[in-house]
Amino acid sequence: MANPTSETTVHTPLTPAVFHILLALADGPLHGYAIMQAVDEAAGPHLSMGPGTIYGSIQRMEDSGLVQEAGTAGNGKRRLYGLTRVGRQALEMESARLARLTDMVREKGLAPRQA
Amino acid sequence: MANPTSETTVHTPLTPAVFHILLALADGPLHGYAIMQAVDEAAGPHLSMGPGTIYGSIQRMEDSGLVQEAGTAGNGKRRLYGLTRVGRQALEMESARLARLTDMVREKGLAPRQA
DNA sequence: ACCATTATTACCGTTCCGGTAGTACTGTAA
DNA sequence: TTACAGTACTACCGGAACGGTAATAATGGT
Repeated sequence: MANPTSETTVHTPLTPAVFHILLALADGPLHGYAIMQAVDEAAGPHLSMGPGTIYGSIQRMEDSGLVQEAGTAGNGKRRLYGLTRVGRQALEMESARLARLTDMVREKGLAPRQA
Repeated sequence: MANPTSETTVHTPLTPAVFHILLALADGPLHGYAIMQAVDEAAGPHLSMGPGTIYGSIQRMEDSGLVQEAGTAGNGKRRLYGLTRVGRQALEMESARLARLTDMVREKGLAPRQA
């Protein structure tokens, strides 16, 4: 049951899929396929998100107010999605949370190690 | 019993539960209940992990070689779990991955924002 | 004796992910 | 022109992970 006005409480932690989609949209609206490519490049070998993950996640994110349609392109088949204010906030807050976690790891005397 | 030559590929990204458990064990072995408390304190209001999540995750982590039993305490009922070498590596690699992500967010011109 | 805390096990619904398969349209090179 | 690769999305489904609750049992204080 979606809140019609504005969902202000976004439950962190975000799932990796949601985080990467928000990150991909930070530069401006994209359509699904472009998101898939952007995520693939940004995430590298860590994550491979097929259409099922992408479009499923986008749908959930639209339902929860993190993204919204920002017009169409081409023949109207390609729907563009952009960040909402809440989506941008969620990305910023999640980023801060992740930064705190990496700090905690460093404080435990563990050096970040590359794959 | 863990085979030392067996599969040691740990699939990143780690789930929040797994990450927090690894983090809690970085100082030394703990038993389930102590892990629950340590995670609760470290994660703050972001995450609340009940026994279902904790013990289920520990079991999966033992199966995948991230943690191992490190003796018992009390009357033998409390089983201590400690990081394996692989578990420590996983924490370090995941931490590095998270650091890269927060860097990417900063490069997009988004300031980390506190909840 | 009673209750709170410690500590674990068991169960179960929901969500999310990840893969595959299928549709359709477009550009382009043989 | 047709064949093929790439673009773009829809639909479906299984399985892992999560999150909550309840049950069990031992311990320790008042």
